[in-house]
Amino acid sequence: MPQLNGGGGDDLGANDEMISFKDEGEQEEKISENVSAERDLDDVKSSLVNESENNSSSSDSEQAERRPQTRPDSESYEKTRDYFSEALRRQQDGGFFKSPHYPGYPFLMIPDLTNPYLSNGSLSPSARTYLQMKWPLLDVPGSAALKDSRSPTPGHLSNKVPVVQHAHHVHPLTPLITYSNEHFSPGTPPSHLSPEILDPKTGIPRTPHPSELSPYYPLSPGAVGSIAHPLGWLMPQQGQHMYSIPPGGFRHPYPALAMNASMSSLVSSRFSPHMVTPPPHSLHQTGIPHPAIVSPAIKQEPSGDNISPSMHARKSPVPPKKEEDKKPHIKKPLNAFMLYMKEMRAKVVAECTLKESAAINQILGRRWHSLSREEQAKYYELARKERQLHSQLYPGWSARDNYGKRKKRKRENKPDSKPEDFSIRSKKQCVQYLPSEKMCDSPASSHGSMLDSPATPSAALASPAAPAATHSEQAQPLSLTTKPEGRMHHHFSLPGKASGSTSSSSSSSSSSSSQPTISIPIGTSGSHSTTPILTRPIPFTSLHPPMLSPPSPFHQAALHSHHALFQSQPLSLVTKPTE
DNA sequence: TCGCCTTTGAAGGAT
DNA sequence: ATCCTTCAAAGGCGA
Repeated sequence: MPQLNGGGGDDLGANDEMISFKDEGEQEEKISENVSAERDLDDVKSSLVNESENNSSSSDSEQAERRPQTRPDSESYEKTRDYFSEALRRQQDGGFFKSPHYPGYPFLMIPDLTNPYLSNGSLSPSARTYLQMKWPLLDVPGSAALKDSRSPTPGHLSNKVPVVQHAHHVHPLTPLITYSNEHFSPGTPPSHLSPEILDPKTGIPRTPHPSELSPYYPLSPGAVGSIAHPLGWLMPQQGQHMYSIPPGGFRHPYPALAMNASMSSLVSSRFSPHMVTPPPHSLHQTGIPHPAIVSPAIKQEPSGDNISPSMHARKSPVPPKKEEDKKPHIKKPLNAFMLYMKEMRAKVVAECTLKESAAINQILGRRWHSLSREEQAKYYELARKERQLHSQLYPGWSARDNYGKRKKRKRENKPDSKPEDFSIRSKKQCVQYLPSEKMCDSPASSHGSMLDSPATPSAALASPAAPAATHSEQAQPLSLTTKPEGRMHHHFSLPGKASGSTSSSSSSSSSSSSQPTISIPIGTSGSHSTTPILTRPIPFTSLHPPMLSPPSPFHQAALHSHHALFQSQPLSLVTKPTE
């Protein structure tokens, strides 16, 4: 069943489209690289401003324009891929990054860190592994470390959903980011302390499989610090950072401490650079605080600061009652977009003069949509891993726990806001944050990305293989829409389910009312900001349950059909009648 | 000093 | 099953 087409994403019949997507994605990178942004910026500006106007037409032209540009990037793209394959190859060779061809990415193993906040010892150790994206990604030689090494699909990945690695089109992250629950088993205590590993869920101690341990030893300290980041391409910027890791940290004999790609990815984003060059003891002895943990006292500044709290906590042998009182703030795991934002923000900021996050975020949002499915899939995958890890680290944690912790994030007006408001707001909001001068979104943005994406990350995942948004989709430029109303969520109503979120009352408001430039955010995942409702013939949901694995051929196939359908059936835009 | 703004996605309560 | 709300990051800005 897996190999329906054997071509992975290519088989979906959207090859050309896929290519274009790639180009787009590349282009963006390129943009960042070659700050030939001048032109890009102009394009973007105009595109952003006029997008809505030129919805349909622009897309084509845009593509046409862009294509030439992007071409050159195909090379880089290939390179990135090469990086991956290279990394993979090494891992598979057992060489395990012996030769650091990519100095930029140090090999990282996470030392034994205990999570001070988890009174329940069962989880603690793994918390340490929750590191940030900026950190080098390290992948544990997948199979080796795993209990089920024989299994083609790492059992640990199985979030119920088997990971299917396409023979020919292996998701880049899949192999690299295998993280195993085993490895990061919350219950994995230092071996010297306890030979047993606690089952994250059951809490029942188990004896670590030898294979779980050994794989990490091979890592030579010398190699550390000069290992290519397997996901470097994923982190254009951060990837460049080199983190010198205290040898001691790597010598740590605990498999659970080894950082695999997924972890690193996860890790990378939430740890501040400070963490990168921490004194050895900080890593090894005090442990790495889970980035998601934020001391209540410390507002929630992730950078650097969050380190201390946890570290302190860790130091105190007994995280006693205080912990309870202080109840650490465990942050939500970052979603795909957030991960993307973290990575790209700096880039965008560099390209533009914009500093305001709101504006940057708008751009990022657009870029996000312009990403190829593959690229998005990477982030979805990372996000999935992060969630997975997070859940392992904090089994009892619920997103609800954080409710109300954030200073009144909601503005009251939302509920209060009346339809009338919408118009006003929307007008004002449009482009508000994208001053003409600063608009620097990538022109490429207009392409649709994943219609289904968020709703079905799976879709996104599947996406690589999945048919790119069809022409119609692609053609629809994303608009910098304005959120009609405060935080009204506008969603496409997909027959199946779109992302968890969904259309809302507001949609009507915007559509009908006043959005000066209403563009159809087709392909936007579950975007909140769009007005028009897109109805699709196909229930994505049926295709993808919450995905946990990289695009499986199955999904691909499904998508394929979906794709076909799409092509034949243009999207129908339906504006939800306002109430 | 604090919350808003803005983005997408996920989670979970409410309907 | 769907809808709705909140939060995650981030940093300038306004009150």
